[in-house]
Amino acid sequence: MATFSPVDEQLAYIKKGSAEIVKESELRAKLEKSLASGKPLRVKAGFDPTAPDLHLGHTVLLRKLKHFQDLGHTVIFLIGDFTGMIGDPTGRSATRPPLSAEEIMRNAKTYMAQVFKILSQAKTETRFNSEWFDKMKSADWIRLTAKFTVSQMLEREDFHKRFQEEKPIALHELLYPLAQGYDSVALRADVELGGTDQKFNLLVGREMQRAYGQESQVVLTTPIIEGLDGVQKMSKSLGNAIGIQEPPLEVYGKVMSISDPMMWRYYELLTDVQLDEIEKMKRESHPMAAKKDLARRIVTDFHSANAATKTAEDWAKQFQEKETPSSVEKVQVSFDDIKWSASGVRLDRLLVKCGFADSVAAATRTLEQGAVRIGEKVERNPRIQIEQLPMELPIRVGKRVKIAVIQA
RNA sequence: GCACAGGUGGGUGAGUGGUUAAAGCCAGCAGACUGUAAAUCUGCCCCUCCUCGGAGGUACGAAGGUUCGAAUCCUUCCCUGUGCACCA
Repeated sequence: MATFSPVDEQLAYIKKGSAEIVKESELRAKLEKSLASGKPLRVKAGFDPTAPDLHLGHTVLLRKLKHFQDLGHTVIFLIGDFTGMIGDPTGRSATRPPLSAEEIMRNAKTYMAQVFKILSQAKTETRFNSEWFDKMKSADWIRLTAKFTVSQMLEREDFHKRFQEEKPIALHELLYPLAQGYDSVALRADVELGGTDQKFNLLVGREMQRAYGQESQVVLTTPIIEGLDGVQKMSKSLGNAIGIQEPPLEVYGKVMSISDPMMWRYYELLTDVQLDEIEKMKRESHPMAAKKDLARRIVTDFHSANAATKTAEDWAKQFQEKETPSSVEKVQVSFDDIKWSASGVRLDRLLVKCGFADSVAAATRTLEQGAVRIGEKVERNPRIQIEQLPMELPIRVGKRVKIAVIQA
């Protein structure tokens, strides 16, 4: 039988860094009951198997789940393989195309590999919601949909807005919140976590459980962290995300590029630094030093302390001393692809090959603007001479650096 | 099914026969300034080809048509939304 910390202590730990708890009094009651019975709470969080690359935005929630694990409760990592076929419309103007079963499984696997960088796998119950939805008959669906009304559904801001704006809402999209709510019934969840954008769906879970004669789950939302631009929520498709699988130098550099005010928010949501300590840093530390520290912490989380130290050095080399760091990415390029003459190379094509430009036309523009540096020298000409093959060419475009390895 | 309103570049949104690769804004990229921060200023922001100065090709839901010339006019189709469809 597990032993738990006193309820007040647990509550404090849980509340830190969460956006909202519905309802706190119920959570307290559940914690008390669990303490008395020695039975851990069942804490559920659902994931769409659509984005196999986790980024820091996801880790805000995962860190909170981990806190529940630390307290001895059971975390249920629910993969919405069934609901993934519906596609949650949250935050999307268009309905998402459904995924195939194979894609979903593949995504789920990469998902788990990343999630367990934060969560303890041994303490996590991993489930798939196809487990119960595959068994549901048409009649069961009718019973399920009968438990919710159209006007309840339209309370969801996203539906409401689209309805008002006379934008399409596909009927199946309405099923998503219901299905997610039913997950809580099937799992007998005590608590469900989600981002604040999930609030509606999470609350449906409370309704559903009540409708099926269960005690309603407590809903805990975590803040949505803003991306590198500091304005929009972090999301891979917006291109403002820091992926936890990205190379250390990439992660470090991205953290360094966030604005000063954002840095404090990242400290709050992505590190275990206490609030009073953060306040102290705000007053006493140089912003750049504090940011470097933050970058180091985050790299350490997903790589290692050693990697973080090395990355800090590389970063300084690359950006503060304008040198080429040791761990820079090397791109293999065949001479035939970029050949201009016997000893000449088409730089514009090379830039495309290295991923610096989306098209030759774009590469040409980049060159014209003086953004391209070969070694130390700004190069504007799209044709350059090289000595012999193979050769390594350090190329810098704006803040990005890569080494092109030209093969004969 | 009928009627009406719409469908423009990553997003928003102008443009209703002729310098229109298509205004403005946002996002993005680059340069200057910096702490690769913020703010600010400047340039870029469909693709391909080359002798780098140009040349060509695509693009305004789709396909046809009218015209010297169409995102703009006509026809058909597709898509979205709204109304009507009980009282009759």
